[in-house]
Amino acid sequence: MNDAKVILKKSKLRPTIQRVAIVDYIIEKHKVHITAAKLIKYLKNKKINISLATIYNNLNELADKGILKKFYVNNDKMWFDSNLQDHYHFYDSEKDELIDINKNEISFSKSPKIPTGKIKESINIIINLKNKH
Amino acid sequence: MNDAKVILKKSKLRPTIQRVAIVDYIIEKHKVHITAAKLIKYLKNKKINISLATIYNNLNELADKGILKKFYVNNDKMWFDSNLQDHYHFYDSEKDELIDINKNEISFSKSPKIPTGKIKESINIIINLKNKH
DNA sequence: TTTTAGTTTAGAATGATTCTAATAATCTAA
DNA sequence: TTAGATTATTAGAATCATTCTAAACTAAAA
Repeated sequence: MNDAKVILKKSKLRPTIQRVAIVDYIIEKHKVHITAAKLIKYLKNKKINISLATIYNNLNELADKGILKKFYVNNDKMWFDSNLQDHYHFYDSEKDELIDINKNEISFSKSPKIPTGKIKESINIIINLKNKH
Repeated sequence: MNDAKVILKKSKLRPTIQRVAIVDYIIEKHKVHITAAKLIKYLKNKKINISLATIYNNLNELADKGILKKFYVNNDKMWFDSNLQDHYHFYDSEKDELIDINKNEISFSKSPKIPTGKIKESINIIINLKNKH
């Protein structure tokens, strides 16, 4: 049984052709930033038949199971990240591409007071890049 | 000439009824986080006739002129901010509401190295909140 | 005024994502 | 190993925020 199937089994997701292909991709690329559009393009190239609906269904399921992290960047597009560690991102709008910033590359000497009655759920930091010229 | 008209004149935007109403709102609320949907609801309440297209046209124009700052939060919705100073946000998903974090409430003791050939354009920091319970 | 340039608008178009409900694949229990 | 139950996939429709279009309108300039 290949790694993808093991991962899927652990999450109680049936190892369909489509799911295995997606998880194989995640494993192969190691740490990768995924967009529905980028993923379907890649899979079509590999001659794997899959519909957009299935791409979304599965990326969302994998996020629910904690295998991917889901978030949005400045624009209106959903991103999924296979790097599960706490980290932040550069966003290169030129290439529509994210670059990881490890947690240890940023440190805070002062953090804001959380409003009363609330707790912190997550922190998104995105540093938008443009070309030097 | 009221303040709204002065502001519009400075930006070479004609003081139409709709624009003056929007800028009046921004002035009156002082520092405010604006969404197209929230704004049209407010204006309809005040019996000011305005179409959604005009809301978007004008919010985008005001952002272009530097009177508002435009950005996206985690979901797929556009926000406009009348606080022009460098600052960050808490996002209260319960209320779909932003809360300012002044720049001096956060400080970095370590910042990540910007990728070669690029420069920093802007930094978005959003701290997502959930209810304590 | 009359002209010109800028604005508003309803409704259509767009694009990312989700939903629907029919079909297909996988799993489980005997 | 197979019937029945459960879960997945899919095409295409629906949704929702935003932008576009092109016609009607308004303000400013001449």
